[in-house]
Amino acid sequence: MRLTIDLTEEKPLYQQIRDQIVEGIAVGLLAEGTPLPPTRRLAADFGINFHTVNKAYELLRREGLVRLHRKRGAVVHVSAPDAAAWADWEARLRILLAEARARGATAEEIQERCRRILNVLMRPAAGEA
Amino acid sequence: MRLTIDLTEEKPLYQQIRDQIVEGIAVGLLAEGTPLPPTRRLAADFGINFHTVNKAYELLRREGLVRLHRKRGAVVHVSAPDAAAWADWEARLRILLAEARARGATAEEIQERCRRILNVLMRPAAGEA
DNA sequence: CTATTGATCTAGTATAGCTATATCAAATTG
DNA sequence: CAATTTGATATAGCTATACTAGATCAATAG
Repeated sequence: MRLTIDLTEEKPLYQQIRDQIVEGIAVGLLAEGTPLPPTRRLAADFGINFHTVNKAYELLRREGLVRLHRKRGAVVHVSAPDAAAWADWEARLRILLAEARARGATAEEIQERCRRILNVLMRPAAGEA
Repeated sequence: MRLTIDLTEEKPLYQQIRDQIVEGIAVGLLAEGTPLPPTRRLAADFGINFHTVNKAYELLRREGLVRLHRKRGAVVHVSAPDAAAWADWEARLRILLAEARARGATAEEIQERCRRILNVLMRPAAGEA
């Protein structure tokens, strides 16, 4: 799977990396057990410090999406969200949806956009890894 | 409308203020034309610096949700999002939905949660201002 | 005119993000 | 066992962001 970073983005580099891996898992490009590149190699590819990649991996570990081993490296390992994780997620979703509502979008229009995005995320993405 | 801040939150204070006002507009507690408290007064109520409230208001102005006048103060004024704003919003939504998908939630389950939150946001909240 | 309110400027502190270097520890591999 | 790979951890320095503090300016409602 192809990973990229954008130094001009306001979004932190470790967050960009984390987000792309999350999307990769969501669409199935990164299946359970798939190894991620070693932090040093990915950092070298990006031309950034390996601590930054480390931070992204550590974040993914805390979120329950990867397992980290010495020598074996980082491996995709999904664990279902607990109640607290769901509550946190819904709080963030609530703010995002409120933003659209506040600016005049109808509930139907918002739901349609959610549906379209989920459709894309559900598309089987085999052979693109 | 009741506004609060939490100093122990990781979320920046100006962002907490902004998010609550966005939600207030979304649910209809803050209708078009409603004046927001003066920055100095709100800051005093919170026990924080008025520059922080100023930052929240300025953010809301940039987002097209309030108009700022001297002496008249900040007033709710909604403007519809343009294409760029929608694209930005969808990008953020995409990451959030991907997060849930990555951790095993089905598209139906995710849509149901979106629907439930929108339901709450649509509930007319008259008389609670 | 006066008082209120946002706009702007300077400045100081604390924290976050990123980099750089170095070392440690586990575990795979030969 | 020994060597190598890989994440884990520690220190330090730099820049940007978040927040505070105090002062001043400018529009404008009354």
